[in-house]
Amino acid sequence: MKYWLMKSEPDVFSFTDLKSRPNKTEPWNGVRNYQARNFMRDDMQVGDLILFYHSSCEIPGIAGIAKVNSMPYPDDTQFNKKSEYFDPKATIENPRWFLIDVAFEKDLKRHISLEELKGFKELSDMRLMQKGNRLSILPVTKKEFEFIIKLGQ
DNA sequence: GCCAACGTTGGC
DNA sequence: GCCAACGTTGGC
Repeated sequence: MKYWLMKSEPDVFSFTDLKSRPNKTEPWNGVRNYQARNFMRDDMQVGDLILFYHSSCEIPGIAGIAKVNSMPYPDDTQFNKKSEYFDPKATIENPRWFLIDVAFEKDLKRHISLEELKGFKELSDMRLMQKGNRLSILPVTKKEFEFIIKLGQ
């Protein structure tokens, strides 16, 4: 069992949007960064837990808990010429981009802001805290994950 | 809207 | 294979 943090802009797709999906699950398409892809393709396992993070919004922070809900498979949008995520170099035989499905796991009692997280020395090594970090998918340690869960209970 | 960080692209 | 130019991310 591994732990992750996945960023999403709430104006585009929020934790509430995930929870509102018919099966409370969503293909995490549109990732076009190799490191983030590799995490999904190579390291994630069904059942891994995810801190669902809201970025580029008024109060960036952890919005809820999700989970990895599928094995990795090719991101359909790379083959779709009409998609903003279309990749002319990807083929069905040799897909370049992979994703997993993300599903709602549980609510936290409150949103935990980035500002608050920054105040805990227990979390000072989190990659999220490091300046210039732009990766949309980050590994989280068990300790960090459990510490944050406690804050939200 | 600004700007630092940093990944990607493409000419050489 | 180097590296300048460019584009994107994301907090502020």
